[in-house]
Amino acid sequence: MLDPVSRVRRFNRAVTSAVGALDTSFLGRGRPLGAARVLNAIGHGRSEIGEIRDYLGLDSGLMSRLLRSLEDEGLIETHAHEDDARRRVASLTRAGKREFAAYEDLSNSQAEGFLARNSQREALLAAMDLIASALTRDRIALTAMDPRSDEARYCLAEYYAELGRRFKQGFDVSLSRDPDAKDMRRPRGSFIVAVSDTLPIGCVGLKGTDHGYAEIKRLWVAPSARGLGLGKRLMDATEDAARTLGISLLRLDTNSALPEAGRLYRTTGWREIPRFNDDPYPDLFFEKQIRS
Amino acid sequence: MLDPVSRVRRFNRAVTSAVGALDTSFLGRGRPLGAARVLNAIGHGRSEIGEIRDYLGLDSGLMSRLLRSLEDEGLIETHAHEDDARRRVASLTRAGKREFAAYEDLSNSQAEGFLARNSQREALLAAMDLIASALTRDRIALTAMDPRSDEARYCLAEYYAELGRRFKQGFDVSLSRDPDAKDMRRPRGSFIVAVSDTLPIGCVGLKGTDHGYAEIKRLWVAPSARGLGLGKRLMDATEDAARTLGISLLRLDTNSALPEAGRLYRTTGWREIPRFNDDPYPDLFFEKQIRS
DNA sequence: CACGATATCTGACTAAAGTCAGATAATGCT
DNA sequence: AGCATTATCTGACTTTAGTCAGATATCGTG
Repeated sequence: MLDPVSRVRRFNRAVTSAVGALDTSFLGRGRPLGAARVLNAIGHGRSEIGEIRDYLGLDSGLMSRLLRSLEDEGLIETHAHEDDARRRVASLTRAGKREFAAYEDLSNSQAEGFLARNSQREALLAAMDLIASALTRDRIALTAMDPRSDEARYCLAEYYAELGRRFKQGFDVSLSRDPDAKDMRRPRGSFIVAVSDTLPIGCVGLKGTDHGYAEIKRLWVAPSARGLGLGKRLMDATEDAARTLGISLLRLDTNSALPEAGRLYRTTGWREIPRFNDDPYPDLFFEKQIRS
Repeated sequence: MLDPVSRVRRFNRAVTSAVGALDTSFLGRGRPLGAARVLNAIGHGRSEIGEIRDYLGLDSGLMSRLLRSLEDEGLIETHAHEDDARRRVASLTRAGKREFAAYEDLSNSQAEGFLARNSQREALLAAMDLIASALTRDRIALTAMDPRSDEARYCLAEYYAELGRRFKQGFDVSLSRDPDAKDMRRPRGSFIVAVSDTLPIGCVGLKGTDHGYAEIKRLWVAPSARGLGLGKRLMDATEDAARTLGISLLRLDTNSALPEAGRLYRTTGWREIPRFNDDPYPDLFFEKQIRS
């Protein structure tokens, strides 16, 4: 009863019945689950029909019929895609928006109810983040984004907060050489965010300089996503970005209070070098030559 | 993207698709999901078909047909219940046992695969326990059991381990007044175990004495089940058991290193009293008069 | 502009799940 | 023994989901 496999299976059973309950509550709006799922996918911003079909794993015939039934209900409209008239895009009508909002309310109040019924709110949320990240590890998307996007700023705020906790002396961004956002955007650099489902769970910046190398900055992986190899994936993606930008030498600085970072660098071809800047926080410096 | 409700909903989405994948793997044995579920319910020891019907939420007509199809496949046999010939009980044939074992293998290897793919094994398991307990909180069963049953001994081992961690001086059972199992069985006392699904997640003992009172011992709630009010439920159940046994005065001892326990006692009608034994570990003593 | 590829739709199916009104048989209670 | 109750089964449905072979329209490329 206490072996790991039994524990996983107990979790599966608990969650299966919870999911069933959620599905059932969705049926309360008098529409089959298939149609409700399509409506919700559209409400969540998936407009292209092919995309929805892939996302929900539906046959094209079935998809077409579900769209038709939503159209007949007056909840959606479809138009030809503006660049490619073979493709269709769907959008919610006014009534569709109301109906979508009703589903959102159902989901939200189910989630709120779950949180309200339990007192270990933060522990539960952390556990949910962890499991969700583990389950969706194959679907983590790495995307180059503006370092001033919401997603990037969320990651950076979490990153700074963590440095504050892990450095004995705390961490004050203003004392560090805060990279100019411009240096982490094309064509000088890049900023990559890892998003699982909708939650940003990691980031890394590639900062262009005028000294013949680019720097890797702000590598962060959310606690709930550690152990998934995400740090490595982010670094690999950054190296690819650097190659694309024609950069062949990379440098980075880090701190020995972050041993997992040091370990990652040492095992992925980085070479320790002497201090190359006067930032007060780092005490370890690395360099890597990348071949295009 | 970081508000609690979104995090719960992200978890729901992650888990919904994982559950779907598990269901799909069950289809691989060439049998519709409904029949597979019934077969598995029988394999897991649910023999009465009314019970299975409730558990799976099936209509009686549908249930009947699923049983018939499993019978036709030669996987189960049904007999009249020995006390009530209206009811039927189902059991697996030899072939049914083989088929059930194949489903078990599928579930187990799915669970093992999940664990193997992820490196944060212990953290994941703890998170799963926590969430499973929160989801099944309404289905936690309190059952009086022999204190030497597997379930009870599992709880006690966890309890002692936790005391060892939380007491500055550690904890050695042999130094404590280890209650005789006989004193925690009817008619002198009771031992109650809380089981969620199949996992024991809490216990409490009621130990009869010859001094005109009974003692409450070994109150333990698994870390993953804290915040669900389980301690209170266990204490209430013990008071009920005491009433049934004709006991009207209860005592207990505890330690100030376990503040949540002290808080529970103080808020549920217990009154602090002077030390009434010479056990080396406790430093707080309580008493409660219960009315029948 | 011809032609293969692509995206969606339609029609004609099947399978699975679920519903519901009786039928049948056993039981508990008076 | 009579009768309401309970547990299960059967027959006759409907709904939902899913499959598959074409039909239709558009696109990209030579």
